[in-house]
Amino acid sequence: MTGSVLDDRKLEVLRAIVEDFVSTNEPVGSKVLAERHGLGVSPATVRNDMATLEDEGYITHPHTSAGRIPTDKGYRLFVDRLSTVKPLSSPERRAIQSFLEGAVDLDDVVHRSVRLLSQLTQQVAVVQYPSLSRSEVRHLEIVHLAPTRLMLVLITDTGRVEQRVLELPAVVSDDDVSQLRAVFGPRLHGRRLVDAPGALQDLPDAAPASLRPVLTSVLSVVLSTLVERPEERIAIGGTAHLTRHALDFPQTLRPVLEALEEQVVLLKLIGEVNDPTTVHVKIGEENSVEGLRSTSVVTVGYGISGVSTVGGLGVVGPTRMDYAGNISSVRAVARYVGDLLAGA
Amino acid sequence: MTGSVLDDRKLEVLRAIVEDFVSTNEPVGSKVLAERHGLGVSPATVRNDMATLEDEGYITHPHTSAGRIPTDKGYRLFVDRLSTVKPLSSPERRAIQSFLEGAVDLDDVVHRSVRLLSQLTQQVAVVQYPSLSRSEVRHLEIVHLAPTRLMLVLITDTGRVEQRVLELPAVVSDDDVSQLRAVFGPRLHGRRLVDAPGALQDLPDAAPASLRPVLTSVLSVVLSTLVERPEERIAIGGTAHLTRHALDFPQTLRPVLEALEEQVVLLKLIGEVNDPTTVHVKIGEENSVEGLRSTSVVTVGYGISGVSTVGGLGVVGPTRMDYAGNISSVRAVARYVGDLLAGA
DNA sequence: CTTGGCACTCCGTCGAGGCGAGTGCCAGGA
DNA sequence: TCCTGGCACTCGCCTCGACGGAGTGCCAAG
Repeated sequence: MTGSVLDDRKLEVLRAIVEDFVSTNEPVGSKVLAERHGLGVSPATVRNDMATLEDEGYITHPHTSAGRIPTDKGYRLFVDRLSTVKPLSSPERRAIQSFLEGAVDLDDVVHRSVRLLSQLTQQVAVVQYPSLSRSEVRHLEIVHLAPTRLMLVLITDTGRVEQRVLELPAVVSDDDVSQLRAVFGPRLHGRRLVDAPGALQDLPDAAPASLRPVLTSVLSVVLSTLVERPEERIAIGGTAHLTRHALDFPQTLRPVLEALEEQVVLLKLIGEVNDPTTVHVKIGEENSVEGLRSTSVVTVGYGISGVSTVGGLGVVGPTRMDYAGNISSVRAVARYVGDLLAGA
Repeated sequence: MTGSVLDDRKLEVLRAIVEDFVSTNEPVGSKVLAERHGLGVSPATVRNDMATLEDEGYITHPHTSAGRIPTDKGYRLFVDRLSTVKPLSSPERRAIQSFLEGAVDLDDVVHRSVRLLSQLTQQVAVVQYPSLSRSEVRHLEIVHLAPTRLMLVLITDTGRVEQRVLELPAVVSDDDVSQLRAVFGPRLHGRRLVDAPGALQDLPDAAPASLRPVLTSVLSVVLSTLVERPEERIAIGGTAHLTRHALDFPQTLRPVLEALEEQVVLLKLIGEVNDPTTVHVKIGEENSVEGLRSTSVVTVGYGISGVSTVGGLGVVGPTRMDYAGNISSVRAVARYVGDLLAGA
């Protein structure tokens, strides 16, 4: 009937092992397994199943006379096929919503999200700021600081405000600056920064000749500093939770802390998704980041009204984590953050 | 000759104990002490001195048959009277300077400082952004985003750029905004934000009557959001170093990590200085922050050209730390950061 | 005040032994 | 073919006692 070596009961055994081990942090043996999880079979039968599961690489045991623990592969199967969604309670949902809605600006939204996520999951939380390049321009202000110095202030629909000061090769007048505003503004408004090059490419031709030198100069700065090098930021919190799981980390938690301090690593972590709308789980050795091979990472993209993705967020914890719960929390927070940004 | 119970040799013994224990992390006994540090006396004599030091509370021993370790009080005496300045080598100084000078903007300066400090000291480093309220205003730009919405962009002499969006009760014209710029600009330019209330208090009277309603409204927002609630930021780095000293922390390093995640706590830590120009050291129980009672904190203020203090920075580590070295590093980095901001 | 001697304390380690949890295998039964 | 009870076996963990060593405190002599 099965075709596979893993029939339904063996899968059930695997699920029981994962759930037990996650909650107790102790290798689980055949006896308690048969008793506590209404499997309806004897410990001996469970043992046979466990032997198969071990042959297939889903579980292992630390030493001969200890119970079994899941391997990365076992967790993988569990996450893909066995874990049932654990919906948040409605008080929880309300709490999330009201906590996030108290935020006064973007920084506050991000910080609250990190805090919230780390408290919900009891893990390390990571939240990326809305990506500059994938947000839409709501307003671009050009401020004339000094004869040869301009400041660009960019405001996006996600609430990010970014500024760059730039030095010009020649003196410009206030009048020039007004004209600059007039030509840049309409072309960028409502556009995403990644689309800016296309929207701006005809600018030098369309503009009055007198403005052309300063315009090309500003244009090149805009493209190079705002478009090519958009500053991607990350907030992190709840590292203290790592210490509670100290036993779960083979040597020390040092490499983990080190990895978490690297912005680049975190961005890689969060950006590494093919389909940003679903929750992604990287388990143990699946992680491309060296220092996080002993952890699992749960990430998801968030975006405005569910269509475009402007950032990502997630949690990092021991492979022995409550996947169902964390996936729910991550997904829920992502949705609320997305909604919040859309309404802002 | 002494008057005090602590003659010179006893102090020398204390110094030797501190230095030995800091470098080896093992309780130090009378024998190695007498041998390795040219004290010129026998172990028995050293033992008598140690007994005195213990009576006075400067050292203690974990158990009967172990060597001595310094108490917080012992470290305090060491720091105040015994530690000799350990000047940085000139290659070190050059390295610091060139590393910091590579910074492209204020964020970069702060992040590089944190990195640098944590690498130099091998401890957790904390750097406060230049305080908004104590920096001088270089430029205040008022941007007319929408009929009833303005954005204030504040640029300080320390390179900080801060913006606030504010909603007005009534519609304002572009012309009104120009006038606002004209009245605010001159009054704030070159002033510190703490001095702003004084500089602005005669504004309503001095301004043309037509502008008065909107002006008072803007004024109150400026004062309340920029002056009373200046956002104070902090950067932190090198938490991974804590794990190396894991043995130094009584229970776990959890409370330490927790404390370090609290911005408020860190600000308190750094702000808690009477005289900001000298390096301050808080040892163990001296710390007012609960979670940091097992650590020592070395802080100093930094400022423009040495006159005004605009922020603070420091390191957090186990009480068993290289005080001399860390004090030097902290002081050096603070000076370079100050110089850099002054020149920016 | 310093010094050598000496008894004492107490930690850390090491090995032996007992306990218990858990396994693997086998033979019998549905 | 699959499940089940029984049973011998393995191996980690805990305890206990012995031992060695580091370091102290005290004392009497210089």
